[in-house]
Amino acid sequence: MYGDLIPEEFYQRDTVTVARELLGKHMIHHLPAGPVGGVVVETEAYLGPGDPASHSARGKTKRNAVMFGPAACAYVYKIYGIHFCFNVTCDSPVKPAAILIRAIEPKIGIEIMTRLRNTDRLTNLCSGPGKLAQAMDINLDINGTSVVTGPVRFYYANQDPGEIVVAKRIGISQAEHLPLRFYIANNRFVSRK
DNA sequence: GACCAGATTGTCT
DNA sequence: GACAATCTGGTCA
Repeated sequence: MYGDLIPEEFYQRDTVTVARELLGKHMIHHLPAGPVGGVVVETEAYLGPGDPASHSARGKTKRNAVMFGPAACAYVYKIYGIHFCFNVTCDSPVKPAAILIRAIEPKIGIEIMTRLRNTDRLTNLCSGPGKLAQAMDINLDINGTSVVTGPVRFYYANQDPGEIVVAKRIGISQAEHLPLRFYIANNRFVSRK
């Protein structure tokens, strides 16, 4: 169903490049009950200093410490007290940058994910950062783990992701005009057009 | 120790 | 389209 594990070097490149190339790859969370995951169809890049929307823009703190660590690590945080957002660090140790995984196309362990999300509608399963985290059972335990050797990993796909669209980021109040959001054109699992 | 803001989602109108 | 839900970490005293 999916290809080889993506090596650490993949994440050590420019943030925008990694965010763009992550599209079409497989994201898998290896749960005790079985693997869950699917194809990445939407990402957003969060740069370091110079990008006011990024958590790392105002220096290192306990919460964003993962972003200042090595590349290829999971950065998870809770938002609005309700939802989790899953990011992958990259470009490190040069810059404290990360990529937000906003949506995936469900492929693997769909029964498990529908149970966690309490819905049967595939298009509503992982079409947003909070939904994706809930469907894949992602929480603060994942924070700081490697996406190469940890429970959540990324794999090469055997198929062409198709046309990629560049757009403005969603749900932020600063620097919202920057074209740092990427998604696969005409894919119904993308959170929003 | 108090106060505040937030990379969202589901529900109601 | 508007709004509430609900908690973690940052900031300031």
